[in-house]
Amino acid sequence: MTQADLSTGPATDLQPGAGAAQTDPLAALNDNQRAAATFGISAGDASPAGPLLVIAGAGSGKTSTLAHRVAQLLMNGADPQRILLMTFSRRAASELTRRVETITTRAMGTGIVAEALTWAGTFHAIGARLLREHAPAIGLNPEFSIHDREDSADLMNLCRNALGFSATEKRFPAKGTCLSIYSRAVNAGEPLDEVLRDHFPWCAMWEAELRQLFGAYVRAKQEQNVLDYDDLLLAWAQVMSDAEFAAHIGSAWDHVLIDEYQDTNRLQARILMALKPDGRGLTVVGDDAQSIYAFRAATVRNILDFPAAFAPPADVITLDRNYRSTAPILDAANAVIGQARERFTKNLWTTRASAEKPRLVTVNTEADQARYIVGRILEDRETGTTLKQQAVLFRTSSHSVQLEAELTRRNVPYVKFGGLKFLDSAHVKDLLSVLRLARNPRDRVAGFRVLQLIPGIGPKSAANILNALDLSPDPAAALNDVAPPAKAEADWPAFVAAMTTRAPWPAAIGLARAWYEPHLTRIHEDADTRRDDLLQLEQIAMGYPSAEAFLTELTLDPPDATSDRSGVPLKDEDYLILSTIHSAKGQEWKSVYLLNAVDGCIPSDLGTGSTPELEEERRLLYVAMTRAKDRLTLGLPLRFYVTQQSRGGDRHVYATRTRFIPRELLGHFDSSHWSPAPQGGGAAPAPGRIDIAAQMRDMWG
DNA sequence: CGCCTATTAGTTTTT
DNA sequence: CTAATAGGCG
Repeated sequence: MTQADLSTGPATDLQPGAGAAQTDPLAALNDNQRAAATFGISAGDASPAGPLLVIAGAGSGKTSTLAHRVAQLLMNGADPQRILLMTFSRRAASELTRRVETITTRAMGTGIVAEALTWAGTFHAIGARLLREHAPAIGLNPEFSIHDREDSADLMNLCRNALGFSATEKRFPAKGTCLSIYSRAVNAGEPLDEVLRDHFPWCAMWEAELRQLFGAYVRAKQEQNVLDYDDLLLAWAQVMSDAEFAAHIGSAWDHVLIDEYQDTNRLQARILMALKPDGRGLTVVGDDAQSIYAFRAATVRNILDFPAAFAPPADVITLDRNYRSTAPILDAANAVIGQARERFTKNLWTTRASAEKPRLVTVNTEADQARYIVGRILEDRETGTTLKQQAVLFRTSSHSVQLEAELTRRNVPYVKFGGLKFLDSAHVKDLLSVLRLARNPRDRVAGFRVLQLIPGIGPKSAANILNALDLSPDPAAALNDVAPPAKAEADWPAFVAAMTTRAPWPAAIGLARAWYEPHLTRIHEDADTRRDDLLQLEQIAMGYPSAEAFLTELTLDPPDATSDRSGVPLKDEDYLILSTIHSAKGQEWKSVYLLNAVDGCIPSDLGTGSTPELEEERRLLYVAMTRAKDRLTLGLPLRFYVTQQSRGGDRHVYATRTRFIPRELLGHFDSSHWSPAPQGGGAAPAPGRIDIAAQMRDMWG
């Protein structure tokens, strides 16, 4: 919405679909945007041209330009079903198709129905779809289930236990760490010893055991007919390494467009190069200054090396005019990113003048920070800035707990993005495991989880039962022959019935919940609220044609918001957005607050180990700052209470301003201190108050 | 032996 | 909040 909001050009004045009087949709674009949108396209001819790289800075109208390019392709005769659009998230994909629809509708009176763009989604979702379609030809069972990160870690743990690594003399890496190591090796295409040396040096002593573990993990996945996230890319890449297959799959699309290319990894680049080896019809868009996913093996080299990967090299178009932020906000953000070690894109510029600098507000504690921010947000709402136009961002999900408490106390509705998900809660995973196990009795992670719900069955009995099933050619039927432990006999028939009853979808989820119900009540104190979640899940399930579609979609595109009330607020309701910086990518708000702009939070104290990690933290701050249109406020609590202490304890540590805003950059900000009025009214202190303490600290940067 | 319950320590970012 | 562990109990 960056540009359309601000442009006063004729295209935006026209009502959508108003008569046959068509306007050139490109009139609303600037020269570079137009060049990118029309690159290689001439009137009535949208046949694939050479490769194109668009370097699109924050707020430069990137999504708009990409949407216009797709629209241009379609309006000049490209077949929507032969266009592949790959985005970073499902949300980005639907936003893009929605915009294409709007543009084509405005330009031609009739839209190209967005559904015709059938190949729009994330790398992982497209991979899953291709693998299912071509499963028989590549020796894959098309009914495979997909494990999310938790499931994958659980399977890794089962292998870890089976190999006896959980009882080693020195502590073996935790399941999540093992999975991260494995995942990096796969996604970056690096050998294990290098991964350990560069990213997990404290695990290097376990190289031989890890190699053995990963072998077992891969075998387990294959035996259980399960793919993890990495497999969706890895198997796809492997299919593409066969020249004949690669040509066959690549020929399905005339145009391939990739968004957020700076956040792709080597495996994804390999897939892309195999899809379009000569680069014809290929467009990639990204911004190296916003690369924030190196922790999951994304590499900025993909975007930097893209032009030279082809002969002749790809054309490069740069969008460096920012339509989003005011000049003072942009100046500050440019100054922050200007301190980066290595940089390839130039500074953004804007014509949006404003006298208001970004604010740097010190407060005594996190609680004060929450009070200050909520107070400001409500004040701004009084003067016409709705809650939805404001957002609070933070580095780490847990940074927002105090703010959430304050919002709840003052009855301000909010929705939080990032962090713990609905799907990560135990009861939801239980129910989904029941569904998964009924469909795929070989899924040990699901089996292990579900079996232990039955009283009297623990890890040992569960493993024994699953082993017995494994030996049978028909695991589902073999359930009848299994002798459960004596203590579990009473509950066993109900379980067998639930697993073997083949109910049509979506009745199946109701049956699964009916079986789970007594266990839910028994296990959880707060069974009632959890039951509401499950009913909600059942509602979501109704919208899918099959259990397979439901489970796949839920794994690849989990609902990513949680709110303070059960159920997401209604569409017309006003609510505040809370989000991790990562989840805020690609979004913008009129007013943005950033929590905890202190060392240890940004950069996270876990992210200061190496220079590349530190540089990524710097880019995170840059991404956060460039989300703001009119107003930006950084909160800076001076004291953090240490968590592990008795209630009311006073142990705390002092924080210092983030190292990414050193003293010489303070001129770009308005610095002030806020503390609550003594009566607790929450009013700001009289203006002009001098903060000697802050000044003294600033002497030392 | 193996299940269950209480206690304690440790918590980034995500397809 | 949840993962790992120790010790009680069937």
